Amino acid sequence: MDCSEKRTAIIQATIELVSENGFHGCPVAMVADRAGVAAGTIYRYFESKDVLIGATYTDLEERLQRMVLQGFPEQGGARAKFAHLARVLVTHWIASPVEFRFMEQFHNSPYGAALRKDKLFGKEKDLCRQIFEEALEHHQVRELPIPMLFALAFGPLIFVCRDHNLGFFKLDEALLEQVVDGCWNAVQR
Amino acid sequence: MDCSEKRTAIIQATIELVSENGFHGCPVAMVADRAGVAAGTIYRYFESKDVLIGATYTDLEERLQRMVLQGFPEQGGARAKFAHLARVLVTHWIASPVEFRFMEQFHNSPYGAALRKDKLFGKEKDLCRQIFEEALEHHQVRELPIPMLFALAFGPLIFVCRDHNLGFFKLDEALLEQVVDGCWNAVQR
DNA sequence: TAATAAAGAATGAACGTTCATTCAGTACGA
DNA sequence: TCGTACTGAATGAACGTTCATTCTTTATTA
Repeated sequence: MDCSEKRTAIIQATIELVSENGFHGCPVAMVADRAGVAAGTIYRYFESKDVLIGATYTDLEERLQRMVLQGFPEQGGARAKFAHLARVLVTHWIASPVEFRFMEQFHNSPYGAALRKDKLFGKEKDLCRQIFEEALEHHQVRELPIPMLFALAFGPLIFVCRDHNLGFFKLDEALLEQVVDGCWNAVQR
Repeated sequence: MDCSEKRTAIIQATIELVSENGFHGCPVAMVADRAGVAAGTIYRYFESKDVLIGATYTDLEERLQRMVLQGFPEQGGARAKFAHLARVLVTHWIASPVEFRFMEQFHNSPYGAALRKDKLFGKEKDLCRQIFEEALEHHQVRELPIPMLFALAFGPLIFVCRDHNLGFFKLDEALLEQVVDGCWNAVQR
């Protein structure tokens, strides 16, 4: 087995266990077990459990980034860009409830706030932020602080994914379009 | 010291510690310390740590319930009811970031899902649910599953409170009205 | 090519720590 | 003196992490 195969297995096990039982319900020993390696082996790939968790998140985020950029409407308006982003996110999170739950847990942990702050105010221009800055310039959305536009536009998406994954309703194409539409109505000028 | 005074102190300490450090960062010993009682005493009031956490949540929810009912526009339309609810919730969560963080942590734990399911589908008619059922009847909102209306209308509120409490922006009267307005636009027919 | 040595990866038992919970003992009012 | 409320040290289970050892692969020599 290749080196990176083991790394991948460990990360996958982490995603699954965290999503099933939360951070507290995924002891290193259990991760090792599910990944098919010994406990000690994990420390050959990751300095500590914290580092493992962080690396797992980064892995997922990069995958998402790549998916979003595929077919991204560079030439379209802010609304088209938001709709694309929303569709990709929701579709993926519904296809991979396990990844969704991991990311949710992560965002709701001490790591989460720091990361969000960076996304909102950091130097590197985040894709989501660009969309709303463009929309603000063209007076397409209410004049509100960027984080507030985020809340109005993305807040519901997270909830919708969660409730779908919990089986509270079944999200289909039509419903998704309604949600995206509703989200945009919330920020629209 | 009265019996219930001790109980109150324990619950208050739990709220503070969970909100500061999350569930994992509030050992019983620390709760006891902050509440000014011995560790063992906690077990005279609560069967286990889990029960303590649950009771703390119930306490907070009851307080909220009471605040919401005060000045509730029984006679008003769905929109007025939603606006009242939203204002009370946001105002309170901004005044008590500690309580807000506790509830957030709670909802994002194993307890959370069960509780939400009960609110959405349980026998006892939840206040939020009533509002949307009324609005659906009068064709004031899009024809979507109730949980989806929840997501669109309440999702952003949570995010706004969180970001305000993190200092990402300062929510004032005017901004709050904009948010409430935006949320309603999202569900509006 | 076969035999041997060296390097690197992987193992899992063991360690020290932390935590929820218990319980023998204390304080105090009736 | 009995009963109740409280205390905090003791307990044992669970956890993250370490490390002496074993296994696997690669390099070297004859």
